[in-house]
Amino acid sequence: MASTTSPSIDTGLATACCGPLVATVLDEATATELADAFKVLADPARLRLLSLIAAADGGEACACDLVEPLDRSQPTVSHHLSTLVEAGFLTREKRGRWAWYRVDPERLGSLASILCP
Amino acid sequence: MASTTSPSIDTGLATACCGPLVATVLDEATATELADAFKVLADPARLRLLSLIAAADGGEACACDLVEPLDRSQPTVSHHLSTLVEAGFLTREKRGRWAWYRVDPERLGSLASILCP
DNA sequence: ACCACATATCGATGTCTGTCAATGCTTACT
DNA sequence: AGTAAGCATTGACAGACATCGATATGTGGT
Repeated sequence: MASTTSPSIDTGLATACCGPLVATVLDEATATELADAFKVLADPARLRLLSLIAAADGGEACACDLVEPLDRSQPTVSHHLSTLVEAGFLTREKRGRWAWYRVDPERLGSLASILCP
Repeated sequence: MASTTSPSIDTGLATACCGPLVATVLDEATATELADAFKVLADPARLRLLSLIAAADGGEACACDLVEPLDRSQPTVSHHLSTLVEAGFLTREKRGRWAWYRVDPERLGSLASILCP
């Protein structure tokens, strides 16, 4: 019981399109995956990082420019950035001794489509 | 610094429409509000409750019918339901000795619009 | 009035996580 | 080579939270 449509969900989000949360009954495994994704967004520091990077010039930002506006220690910022990258919300590109981050809009969109009616 | 547009945000979500996360830089207070909302969704039990209720006949479900499919104790289910109600994702209506719950689609939509590009 | 049932609340507990200081690693510059 | 800068990793700790058993509250039936 539980699974209605959705043939196979890898990340549980990529193939989903508009309303699986309200259209079908989530099984425990899928719900856990989804919850893990929301858990990454459930932190003010990480939300502000996404916001800072998305609003940055060229859509990308250097880690060195994120520590001060976030008002947290450098290790903490680095930790949050790694969390966001691992969850697929950010991509990291190392250029020289700097690390540049970009937001993955598709990843955000896939999560948004889960909630929309 | 930080606040760009957004004159006043009560719930931090209601007035928002499509992409404030990527369009403006969130200040710490707004980010905390948003994070709190995501925190409520960042739990498999609560996601499944939303799913179960939304998929239920008539769009509403009795608490008594949610304990078993959720595979958690009655106090735990009650606690999660209260959390969802307090966060605005569910509405509770007590009829006799039963409590009936409904999903608030607007609340979900407002959160979704935050993520969409 | 009493009893059975549905739900909410309380107290306790184990686990998870956000944070920082200290340290390590890599890259560029001289 | 040596040095400095940017970033990641480690270890530690405090606070938050999901969960449960026990109990309280409230409602309907007999």
